[in-house]
Amino acid sequence: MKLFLSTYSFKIDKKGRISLPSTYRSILNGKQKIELILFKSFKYPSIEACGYHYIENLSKKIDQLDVFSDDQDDFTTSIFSELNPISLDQEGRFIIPEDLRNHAQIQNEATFIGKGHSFQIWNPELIASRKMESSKRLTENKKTLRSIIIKGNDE
Amino acid sequence: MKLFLSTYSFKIDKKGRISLPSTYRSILNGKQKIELILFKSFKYPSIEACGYHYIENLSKKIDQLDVFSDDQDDFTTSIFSELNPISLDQEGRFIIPEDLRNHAQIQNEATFIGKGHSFQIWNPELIASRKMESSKRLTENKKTLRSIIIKGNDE
DNA sequence: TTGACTCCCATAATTTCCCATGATAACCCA
DNA sequence: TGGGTTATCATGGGAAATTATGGGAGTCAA
Repeated sequence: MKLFLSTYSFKIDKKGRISLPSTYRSILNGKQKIELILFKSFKYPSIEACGYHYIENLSKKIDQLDVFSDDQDDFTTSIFSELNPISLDQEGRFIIPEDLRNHAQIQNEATFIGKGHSFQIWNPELIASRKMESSKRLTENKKTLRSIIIKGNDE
Repeated sequence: MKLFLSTYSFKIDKKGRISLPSTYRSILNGKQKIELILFKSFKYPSIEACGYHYIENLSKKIDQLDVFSDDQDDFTTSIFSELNPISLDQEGRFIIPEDLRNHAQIQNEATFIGKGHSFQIWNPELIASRKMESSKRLTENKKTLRSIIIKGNDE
């Protein structure tokens, strides 16, 4: 199992700690130490999250861009400097940095949304409307959906 | 044997456990650990089910989309977050998450319906009426069916 | 000292492990 | 072919492990 799936909602305690879903933990601790990366979503009031591995891949892709191109510079400036490496305690909990929490408008509770190779952390109420909007768009684009998902999805 | 076939009805015990049909188990455990994925059917009050590798294929297709496109974002948001990874105990039983159980109106018993590369889980009473409806439609569309079967029956 | 964070322990609920049983199905050998 | 033995399966339940959550105490830096 290597993909972040499903949806989980957990509480944030007085100390600001929240549990990472156990299924996500087992994906991340392929090695010994769990390496979690958080950063602000560009598009939504939410937090993007992934393992260190994901960032490494991203980095490789950026390296393939021209070293002196504006794109490369934009990427390195706007992405890497905004990444927050996070450590978990022994119970698998972590603390969401305050600026990220504000960005996502998260207070007492947060919802984890699996997105395959990464996941997002949302205010529970905000993700509900985002999900509706997303599935509506997908329904409207049924042709695209079908061609991608259904075509040749057998072994 | 690689296809999910036939129909099975099993009980759900006090702890909420239900056996996966043994024939389905032997399809899924190509590897060592059986990885089962459940999600709500879009069309019916039932649960769709498939093996993890089925989802891996899906993931590869989505990976081919532009990482920063709206399509990619919609897919990952409304699809991956709705997929429930399920683990089986050593007797081949699993627990159906509560929201899925509610969606399919399943209480003490459930019926497994083979659908080839995937299968469905139904409330026994609901699938009975659904099957009648389905076979009625098939009879009405016999010509179409025949042309499909005869034309492309190349395995 | 204060505040922020980690380590450690505690707990209730849930899930999994492990063992057991009756029923059916598969196998084997005369 | 028949009849008995052995596997496998669905099901049940007690015990152990895991999970999300809460909080006290220690650590470190400002």
